[in-house]
Amino acid sequence: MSPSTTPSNGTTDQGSGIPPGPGEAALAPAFSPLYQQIKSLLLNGLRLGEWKPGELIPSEIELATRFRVSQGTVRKAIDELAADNLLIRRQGRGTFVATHAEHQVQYRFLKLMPDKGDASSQGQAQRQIVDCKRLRAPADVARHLAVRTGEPVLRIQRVLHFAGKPTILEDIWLPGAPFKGLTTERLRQDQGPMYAMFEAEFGIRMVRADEKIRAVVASATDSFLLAVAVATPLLSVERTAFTYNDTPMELRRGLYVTDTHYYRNALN
Amino acid sequence: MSPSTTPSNGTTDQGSGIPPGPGEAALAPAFSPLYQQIKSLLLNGLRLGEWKPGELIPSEIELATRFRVSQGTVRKAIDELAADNLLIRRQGRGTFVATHAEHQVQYRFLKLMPDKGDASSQGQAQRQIVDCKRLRAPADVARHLAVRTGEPVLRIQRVLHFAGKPTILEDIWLPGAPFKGLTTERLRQDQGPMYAMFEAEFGIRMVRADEKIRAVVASATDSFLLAVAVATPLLSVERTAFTYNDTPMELRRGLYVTDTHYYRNALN
DNA sequence: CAGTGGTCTAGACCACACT
DNA sequence: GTGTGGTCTAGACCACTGC
Repeated sequence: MSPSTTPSNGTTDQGSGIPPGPGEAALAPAFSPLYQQIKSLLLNGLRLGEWKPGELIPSEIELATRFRVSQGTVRKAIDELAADNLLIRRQGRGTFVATHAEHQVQYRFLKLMPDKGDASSQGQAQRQIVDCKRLRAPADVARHLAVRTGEPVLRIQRVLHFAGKPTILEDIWLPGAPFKGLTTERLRQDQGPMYAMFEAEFGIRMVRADEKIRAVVASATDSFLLAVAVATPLLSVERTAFTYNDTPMELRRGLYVTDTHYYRNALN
Repeated sequence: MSPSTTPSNGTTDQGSGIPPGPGEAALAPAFSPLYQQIKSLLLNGLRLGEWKPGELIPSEIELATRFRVSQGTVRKAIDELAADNLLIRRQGRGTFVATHAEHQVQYRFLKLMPDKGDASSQGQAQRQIVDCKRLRAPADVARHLAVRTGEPVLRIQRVLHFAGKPTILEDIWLPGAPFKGLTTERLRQDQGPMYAMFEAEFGIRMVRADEKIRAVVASATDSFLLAVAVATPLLSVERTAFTYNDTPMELRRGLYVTDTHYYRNALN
């Protein structure tokens, strides 16, 4: 974060004693509320890794003096970032960059719940890596990952077991460049959630995701890997996960067995 | 809304000149922030129908003087209600009670999207009422609707067609008492969304819903009504919809054909 | 024009966590 | 105690809407 950038309103100031300095390029969009500009500045700091996942960001008061705005304005910016799960506020301690690690919430985006009990009752999932290789991006994968067709990508195929029962078959596609150095060995030795490893090893934090869900029937290989009958109905979940700048960083195609689990969704 | 109730903090006042009046029962939970108490009071007004869907609620300034708090406190309460889609703020006009009517958003909770184009491009859905009768609640339905087994309930079965193609088969269960007077005729003559009719005719507004999603295969009757082959994979969507007090008011079991549509979900 | 919500400030005190 | 975020107030001005 460059503290040299002072937010400029573009319009007249609103009672604040901030004379817009000369030569202020509109890094943040002009004519937008001050707190939105602050939000953009904070977002830049997050994106550029000035504050890493799990770290403490400066206090509201410090940010207020740094940006030459009131504490209330900084507060509103942080409030919105916290609402987007990018920051976490802890009364008495400070504001932290959200992280996939530490949290006992094992799977950030997984909405599959067991019919009996809750997510914690079934304990840790078992991971079984089926395959992991580098290859050239097919056209459809390339489109989702915003890379060119034929660019190097990583493809990981794995099965997740809950309570000993194979439940999810996943095909994970990652862009090759940001994940340079990710090997099958690294994957196999890993214990925690994959997204936590992405943060720790590659500095890539997944912030948001879109899912497209369909019903399909199990193919021969699907049914073998998931230990179900051929033509068993499965939930097809195609997820695109994004980093800070709405940059797609992962395409994950999952097949969920839904006889003892269900996909839970809350509508508001 | 009874303006007679003044919110009480329970703890000492925080610089506000509000002397807690005598005989203030803790309608809102004690020891909670003022704005939360205001939120509860507003919620009561919504639940009791003081302001009906689509109507204008009093201005922030009026509510502030009525509740003897500052405008900022009312603002924070309204902000949260607006974030929950219970109120809609319109700059220069006022704050309105959210409604399923007017909005061109035809289906409040339906997340099914066509593969090509967006929701608006496929035009209006065609509704085909298959069946509608009153009967005694089976145990599982009764549990979802928070009524006793055997209580009178309504069951509506219908098919939704998009672009002429049967796509959704729905089984809708409603508690009998609140929906007294709902007939097959009334359903058939209705043009707009069902939830809009619930508001207008019965004063019941759906505020929130939970869905459980699974993959299933079409039964003989399913495949007939949806014009697909037997054993076609279908998305099973079980939705429980709630009114203001987290009171369940509808159980909707849907089967979605997902060869030309998909269920869209955004994860944050 | 008046009235509404939207933004911004300045200052106060409370609740909480760490030392 | 010190420092953090959380709440609350009072007053100012801006932006939008409709008369």
